[in-house]
Amino acid sequence: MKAAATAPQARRRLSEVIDAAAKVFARRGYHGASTQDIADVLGIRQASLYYYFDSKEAALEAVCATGVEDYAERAQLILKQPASAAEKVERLVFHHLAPLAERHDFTLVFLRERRFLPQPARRRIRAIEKRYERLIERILQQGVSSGELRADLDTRMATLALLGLGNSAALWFGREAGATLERITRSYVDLLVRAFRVMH
Amino acid sequence: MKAAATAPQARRRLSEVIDAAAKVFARRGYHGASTQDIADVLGIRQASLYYYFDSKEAALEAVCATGVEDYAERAQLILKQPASAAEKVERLVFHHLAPLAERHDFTLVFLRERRFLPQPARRRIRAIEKRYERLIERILQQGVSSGELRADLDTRMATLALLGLGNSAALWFGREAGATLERITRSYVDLLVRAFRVMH
DNA sequence: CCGGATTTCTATTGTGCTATAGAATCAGCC
DNA sequence: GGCTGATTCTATAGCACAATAGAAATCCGG
Repeated sequence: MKAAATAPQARRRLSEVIDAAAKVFARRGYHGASTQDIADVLGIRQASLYYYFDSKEAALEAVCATGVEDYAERAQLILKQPASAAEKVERLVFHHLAPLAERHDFTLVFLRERRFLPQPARRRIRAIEKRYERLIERILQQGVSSGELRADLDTRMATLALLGLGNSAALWFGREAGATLERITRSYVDLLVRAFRVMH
Repeated sequence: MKAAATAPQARRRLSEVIDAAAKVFARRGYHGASTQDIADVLGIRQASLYYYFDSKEAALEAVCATGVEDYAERAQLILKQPASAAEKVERLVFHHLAPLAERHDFTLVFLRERRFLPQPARRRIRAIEKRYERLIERILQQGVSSGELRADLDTRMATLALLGLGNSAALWFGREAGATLERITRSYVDLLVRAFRVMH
C-alpha cells in the first residue's frame, strides 16, 4: 500500500480496489490476470491502480491478507470458550466456512495464489496460517484430554483433515448445486464429530 | 500433440517433455511458467518444444490428462469387487493417494491448473472427473444399501468429503514433516470409516 | 470560489512471451 | 557414404504486460 489513507472515504475506495483485485485474481489466477483486467472492473485506467499499490504483488498480498485475517482470532475465542469438544468442532467448521458467503474471492485467492507472493510477504501470511493451525490442534488436544475425543486420535492429521475439508469446500462452493453453507457445515461437523469422539 | 509418434524411443522422449512441463507448471503455475522454463529443464531451445506441442495449452492438457487418468478405472474395479464397504473405502483412499508418490507434479497441475484449459479440453478432462465422482458415490450408496453404512449418510457430501480430503493432502504432501503416504492413508481411512459406518 | 490535497489521466519505456519459418544436425539404414 | 525422416537449431515477428513520469482533473474545507 502506498498512501497511508486515513479518511474513511479513502479507506472505502481502497477496499473497492482490493475487492476488484480479489475478483480478478480469483477468476483468472494471479499470473493470468493483468492489472488492466483489474482496472476494467473499476472503470479506471490501468496506470491509475498504481496510486493504490506499489506493485501487482502488493495487491496480491492485500487480497491474501484479507483472505486469512480473522480465522486465528476466532479460533482463539473458541479455544477459550466453555463448551464441549463437539461444540467447539462445530464452531470451528462454522467459522471456517462462513466467509465463503461474503468473501469467497478472497478465500480462493488466498488458497490458490498465496504461493506466488514474494518471500517476505509469504512469510507474513504463513505465520498467520500457522497460528490458526496450532489453535485448531490445541482445541482437539483439549478434547482428547477431557476424554471427549478418542485418546488415540492423531491430532495433527485430524487438524489437516478439518482444514482440508473446509478448504476443499471453498473450491467448489457456488458450483455444486444444492450445497448450501448450512448443508456443508452440517455434513462436515457430523462427519468430523463421528470420527473424532469416543465410541458410545 | 503434433507428431503421431509411435516409435518407443519417440514415445519416451515425448513423456520426458511432458514430465518437464508437469514439473514447471507445478512449481510456477501455468501462467507463471514460460515455455522457456520448460526448455531449460530439458536443456533444449524454447522453440524446439513446438515440435512436441502445438501450443502451451496443449502441453497443459497433456499434463492434466496424465494427472487424472487411471482414477476412474481403478474406482470401477473397486465398485465391482466383492469386499466390505469399509474395505472399499480403504481401497478408494489408497488408490487416490498412491499417485502422489510418483506423479505428484501431475496431480498438482491437474488440481490447480486444469481450470485454465480452453473450453474443449476442459470438458474432456471434466468428463473423466465426473465419472470418477459418480463411481465413488455409487460405492458409498452400495454400502448404504447393504446396511454397512449409515442409512442417513448424505452420499453426495460424503463423496465430496472423501475427494476433498484426498486432494487437500496432495497440496501439502512432501512439505508436511512425518506425513508418509501410509500414515495419511491410515488416518483418512480411519476417519472416513468411523464417520460413515453404522454405530455398533 | 480559492488552494491544497487527492485521485485519475495520457503517454511511454522496456521487457518478456508465444508462436512461426526455415535452416542445420543427427540417427539409422541401404 | 549418401538418402530419409526425426529432432533441434537460429532468427524473428508481433503482441501484452508492469511500471514510471508528469500533467490534468476532481474534491473539499475555509
